[in-house]
Amino acid sequence: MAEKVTPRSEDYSRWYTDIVLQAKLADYSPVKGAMVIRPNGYAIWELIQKNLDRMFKDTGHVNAYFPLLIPESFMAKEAEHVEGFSPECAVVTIGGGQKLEENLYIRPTSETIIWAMYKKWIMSYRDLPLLINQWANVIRWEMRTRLFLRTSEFLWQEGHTAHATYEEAEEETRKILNVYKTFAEEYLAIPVIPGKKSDSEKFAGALHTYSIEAMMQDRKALQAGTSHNLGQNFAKAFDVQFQDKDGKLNFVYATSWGVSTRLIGALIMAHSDDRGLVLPPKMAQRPVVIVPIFRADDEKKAVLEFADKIHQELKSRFNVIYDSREQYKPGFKFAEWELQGIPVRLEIGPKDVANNKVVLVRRDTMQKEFIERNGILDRVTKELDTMQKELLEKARNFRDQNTLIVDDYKKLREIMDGDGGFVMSHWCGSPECETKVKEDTKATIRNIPFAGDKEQGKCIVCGRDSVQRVIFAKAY
RNA sequence: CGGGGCGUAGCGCAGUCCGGUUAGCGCACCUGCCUUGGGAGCAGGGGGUCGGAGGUUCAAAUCCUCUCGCCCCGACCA
Repeated sequence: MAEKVTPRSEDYSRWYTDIVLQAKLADYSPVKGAMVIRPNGYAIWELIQKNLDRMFKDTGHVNAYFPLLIPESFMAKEAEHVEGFSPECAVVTIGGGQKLEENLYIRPTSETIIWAMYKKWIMSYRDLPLLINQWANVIRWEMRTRLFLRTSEFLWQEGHTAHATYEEAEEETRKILNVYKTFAEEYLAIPVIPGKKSDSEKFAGALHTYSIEAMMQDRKALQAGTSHNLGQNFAKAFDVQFQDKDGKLNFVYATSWGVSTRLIGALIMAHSDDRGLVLPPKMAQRPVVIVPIFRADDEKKAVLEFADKIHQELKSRFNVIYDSREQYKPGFKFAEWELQGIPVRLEIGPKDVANNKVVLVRRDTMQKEFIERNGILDRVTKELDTMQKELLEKARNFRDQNTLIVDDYKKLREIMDGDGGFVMSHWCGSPECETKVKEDTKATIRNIPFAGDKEQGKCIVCGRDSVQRVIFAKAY
């Protein structure tokens, strides 16, 4: 614990790693590219699961579980899909000490096994829509890994739905993206931009892909969630047809969508500071810590009695950490809980007992305030609500300040060579222009925002006509 | 695939060039005392097949050969 977090200004990626390790969110595993998610990190994932799951259920989805291992032949059925995923797949070739007759892929995603099953389950339009989600792990072999942001194995949820019409599938794709947006903003306190991916960035096997894009504190973009309209590609590959009201056979329309433990990386990079993790209250399983402070024995008794009552009172509403450990000094405890991102700290010492007050310190602003002991439950509740809102506002302001409208290619290059950020520029839609920007600046088109103004313009690369601006940014 | 570097306690390292008591230091850990409003102090303690195998030698963390693993840069890929 004596080790210090590297300041962001000195080395941003080192800072990120320091926070993950020192806040005990995760640790490196013996297997290269894999990570262990520790209790502090898993607590965040549980809150993501809990809240998103409720939102999925509210929109009519149900959970199921499909197997980890996928027959090689399934993977091969959708051409674009297999081409996109094969290089990053882990494959099981031996089982029970014997070479397998057919290799088994460890799922990089579950479309193929799910559509093989949907073929059995979907007969008629009465079976539609089929709205299934699963919480699972997947493996994608990665060369360069980073804790939470890119690991070979990660946890996620993947929704897979089947619909009777293209329009319905499209509506589902958009609806889920909106669920993601709401979740990111209301819970993670991260503002996001929903939009459509360019063809080069779309999911292997999709008609088109939508994403929500967030800006991190180093001004790089992070894709925080994706939603795909798969059209009839998988239905055709797996021969999933249904009979409509008129008795005619049609291929079903599909969607898939997911968010992963990468969101934890986003959460860290969006709010944390040089002292450590900063958790939005709604993402803190334990939002409050009480640190009693005392010297002599008589003082100790009074302080602990006072603090204990407050603890009991707060416990009725929050999961409170009551840190009465005597082997550590208060300063040490302050630093430790700050590092772990606990949103609100209450310091209770002899002076507070005498004045019937408590010191409240908010993790994000670090401001100390004497608050009345009476009514403390509502006061803490209010402070947590305010903090949740202000974190979102702060992140939004930061993003807006670092989002620039640019019409000059030289300017675009300058920005990407310098501080970076989101650059809103016109794009003609050609892959060539997209590639040129990437080669020149390492920035890519993050997405084509839904909310973008439909304005006439000229492509920033080639000067051809364009109807809308897109987001250029370097990305994780 | 090319170049460079590193494997010694849980972590970070010294010792290796030039072989020689019982392999050491910081942090962490355990026990006790003392402390407590911003990361305390003192005393004591536990913890090591020196990455692995073979060799040279009276004697190897140290020299030689082989081998395994990891990191960085480049190339490749995205």
